[in-house]
Amino acid sequence: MRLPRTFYRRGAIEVACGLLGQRLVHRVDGVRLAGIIVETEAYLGPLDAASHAYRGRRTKRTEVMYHEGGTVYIYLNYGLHHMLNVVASSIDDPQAVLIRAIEPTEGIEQMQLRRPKATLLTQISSGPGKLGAAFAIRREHNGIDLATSDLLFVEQTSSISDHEIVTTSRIGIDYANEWIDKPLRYYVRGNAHVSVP
DNA sequence: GTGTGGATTATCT
DNA sequence: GATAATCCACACC
Repeated sequence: MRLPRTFYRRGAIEVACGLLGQRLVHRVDGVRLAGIIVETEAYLGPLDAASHAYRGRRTKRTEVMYHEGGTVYIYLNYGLHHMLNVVASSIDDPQAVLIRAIEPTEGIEQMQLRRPKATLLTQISSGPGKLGAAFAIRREHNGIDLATSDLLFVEQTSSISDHEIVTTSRIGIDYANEWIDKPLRYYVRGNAHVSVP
């Protein structure tokens, strides 16, 4: 069963924790690529110095962050990596969740073709850039609605209980001043597909 | 119109 | 630990 709109219409922290353990599915060329989300980060919007929507910044790039919860926000990082984000909350409240790592479950052979450098299963999608490559995420997916799309969506599996969630500060946001150390990164305890345990 | 730098990864020492 | 790869949105003129 697909996660409903109401799942996404919550704060980024709840959506980030709630996405752990759920299954991301991308249909590409008739093949189903899927895996369990095991690492996320919450970006809280205008007040969050690490967020692209900091101070209410609204540009061509950040526009979809202001859309309905469940919208996909893709951006290109370092000129090479497609980062997959899920918009949280509702219209005009630009909160988002970065999907940082996934444990592959379906279409693994297809993923390996897209990740030739990965020799271990745990290297295929253990990081936001790796995941973008393995799941064939591209900028054209920007703006897709996870709550209605048949190409890209999240299926409900069992939830991860709170004591299995590890909370740390976010990665790669050294510019974010007092927001650097906020505990907004979440991952499944003991999971081998997490980017930085 | 131009210059800058990043929510990263892989490979090198 | 250091560095290259590689792009375009953004800021500023």
